[in-house]
Amino acid sequence: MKARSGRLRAVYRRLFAAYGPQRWWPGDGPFEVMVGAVLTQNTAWSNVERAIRALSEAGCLDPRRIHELTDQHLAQLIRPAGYFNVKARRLKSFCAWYLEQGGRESLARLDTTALRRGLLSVNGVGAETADDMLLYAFERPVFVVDAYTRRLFERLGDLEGGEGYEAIRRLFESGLGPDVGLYNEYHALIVRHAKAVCRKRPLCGECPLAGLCATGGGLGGG
DNA sequence: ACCCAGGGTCATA
DNA sequence: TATGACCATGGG
Repeated sequence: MKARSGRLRAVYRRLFAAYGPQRWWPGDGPFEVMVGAVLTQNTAWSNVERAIRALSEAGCLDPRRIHELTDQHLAQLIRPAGYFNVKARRLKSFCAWYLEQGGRESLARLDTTALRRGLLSVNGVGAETADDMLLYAFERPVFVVDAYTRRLFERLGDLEGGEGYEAIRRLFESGLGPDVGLYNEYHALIVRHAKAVCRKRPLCGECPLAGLCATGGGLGGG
């Protein structure tokens, strides 16, 4: 995957030059990162911030407190994040598992494969949410693949379109080599870039990826 | 009024 | 394995 490596690094350099360091994950501390990872599922981050603020002001930004809340009360607190009934259940099942595993110290002793399996066993924690937690809360070298990543690299010509989550993740991880700091910034920059480009006219002249399309002389889109 | 957002689960074929 | 329905708020 050496040919990939060059392209993946070239895209990264362009994004970093255009947007600078993103300082992810926004928020405070590993547990808040994990809560945010669940709350942000298919949801704008601005809405997640309100929900986290409400949890914080209620003194409930804590696994035991969340676990003790009723579904209704928790749903009320996280209401601005959308899907509040679903996410209340997900947060509670996650906290139940988290406490049962002995908390962060205990989980941090697991190797990445075992930790990932554990996270994925929680109802409501899928591949991307688990990888958000692994990278941004546990600082493991796991590349997070989201809808923006797919869209961007399909437009750049590096993805055909039908690849599964794991295939894309392996592509990045084998192409870049294990590097927590790089993965952290790369995913954040992809999200940052997605917010910057016009969805209806992805090939705008100001695109920092102009000229990087793999299949021809075209412009790299958003 | 419409589209979208830092997904995941479950039922169905 | 692969679709589709469903979840729900807030901003553009």
